[in-house]
This record gives sequence, structure tokens and C-alpha cells, in this order.
Amino acid sequence: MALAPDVQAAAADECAPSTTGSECCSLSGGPMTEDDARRIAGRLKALSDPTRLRLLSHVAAQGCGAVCVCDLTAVVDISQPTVSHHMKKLVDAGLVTREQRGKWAHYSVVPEAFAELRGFLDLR
Amino acid sequence: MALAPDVQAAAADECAPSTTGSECCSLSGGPMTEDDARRIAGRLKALSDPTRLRLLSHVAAQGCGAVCVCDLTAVVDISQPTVSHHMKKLVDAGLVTREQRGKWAHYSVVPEAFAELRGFLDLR
DNA sequence: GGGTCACATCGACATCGGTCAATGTAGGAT
DNA sequence: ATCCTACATTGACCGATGTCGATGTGACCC
Repeated sequence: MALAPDVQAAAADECAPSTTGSECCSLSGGPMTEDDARRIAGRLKALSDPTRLRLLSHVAAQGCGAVCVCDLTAVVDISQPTVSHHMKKLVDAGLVTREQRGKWAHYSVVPEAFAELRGFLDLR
Repeated sequence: MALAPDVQAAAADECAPSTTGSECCSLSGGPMTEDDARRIAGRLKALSDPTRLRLLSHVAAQGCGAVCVCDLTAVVDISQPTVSHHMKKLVDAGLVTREQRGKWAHYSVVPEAFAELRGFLDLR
């Protein structure tokens, strides 16, 4: 196999050593394991849909309050089953929690999940 | 249409007012426009694949150096065309840049893109 | 020139994912 | 008990996506 090109020479012009000292698994904390990649990718995949982002923004904007599906269907212009489908994805990804209160389902965000993602996206 | 349930009553037990004072478009900065949602979702979608995360972690771990495809194919166990396909997605999303140097393609991360995403995921 | 190397593109395949209408379910009201 | 309301689940459709082998392309070397 051919030798790799001159990466070191390219890196020679000013470079913070990247330290590799990240706590859990950051992007720049060296190569990721397949399991870590799957975990993080799963959460990011739950966030990678415009409709879900809009739904989530409404839940998040409520602060620590809770939002029911009837509110959400009114905001984004999609059918109620689709809203339920999206909210289930967000719950399964651990990004929001669902709490049944009477006959309404109340959703609220899980700040820790977003903190983890922000930590992961931190290039050190 | 039925009245919305008692969201305010639920929010009554301790709540930071969420301030809505975020700069560009944060998750908690009120409802997102469809365009904003599409933009952010596009970048997140580029990140929502385990293989791409592993590739990206190798590029990012290089610090400000650059990585060629031959290095990447050796690390993740997939074919060269697939690696090229994934790297193109990352480039199109603005997360990494591609620089042709001789016959090698050198990739490096775009820190600003990740900073934007981190800002977006910040629940204020 | 020919040959090789590093990489991109193409075409094909299988799977995944977003969307909807129809239906199921459980709580509340009468 | 009966109806209505709020939501979840099902089944189907179809476009998007990850993967590969085969092929194209441009740079370098002899």
C-alpha cells in the first residue's frame, strides 16, 4: 500500500495539538468506537428532520412547561398521526419526555441530552 | 376546537422565563421558520450516520491537519466509493472542506459550522 | 506515450424514513 | 351506558439513503 501523503507537513503550519483529553467521547477525542458512533448518530438522526426541529422548538420554547399534541398540530401543518410519530422518535431518542396527564400527553425537553450533544460537537 | 390544557398551571412550579433572547435561531428561541429548520436539519442529517461520525472523528482528531481518503478507508471498513460518498455529504453540508493537493484529496473540519450547531442546541 | 495511483462518479440494489387515511384505545362528560 | 375527545397504532405508499462493483478522470512516474 502506498504511503500516506504528507499530513505532518501540512499540519506543521501552526497547530494546537488537539490534546485528546476529552472526557467521554468528543469528535476530536480520537477515533470513535462503532457503538459510540451509533449512539450519537441515533440522537442526531432524531434531530435531522425539519418537522421534528419545528416541533421541538415549540416544546423547548415553552421553557419548563409542557406541550400537548393538539398545540403542535396547530403549529406545524401536518396530520395528527404524523405528529405522534415524530414525537415518539424524539422520546425514543431521549430528547424529550412524555407524561400522560388526564387524556392529554405533555411533552418537555431533556436538557441533559442536549448538553451531551453540545459536548460531543465541541472541537477541542 | 377544544381549549388547550393547563400549560400555564404546569409551568407554574418554578420556571426560568426562557427569555427568548437568543441571537440567531436557537431551539428555545421561539418557533422556527421552515427555512431555518431545513438549514439546520440538513447539517444535522449529515451528522446522523455512524459511518460519517467515525470518518469525521478521524478528520477532527487530526487537529488542523488534513486527511486523505486512503487513510479513512483503512480505518472504517467500507469501500472507497462509499467513503467518497460520505465525505461529499460532509463537504456539501459545510462541515468539512476539501482541498486537492497533487493527486490526494485533503479534508479538514470547519469549526464555525460546529460552533453554530452547538449554539443552536443551547437551551436557554 | 503507457502505466499506475488516488479518488470521483455512475448504476443498481435493498433498506430506511416521512407522510397520510383508517382504525384502535383510553379518559372524561353527559 | 353512550358519546366525544385526545392521542397512539397500523398499513400502505414513495422518495431518500447507505452500500457496493464497475467505470471514469486527473495527476504523477517511467
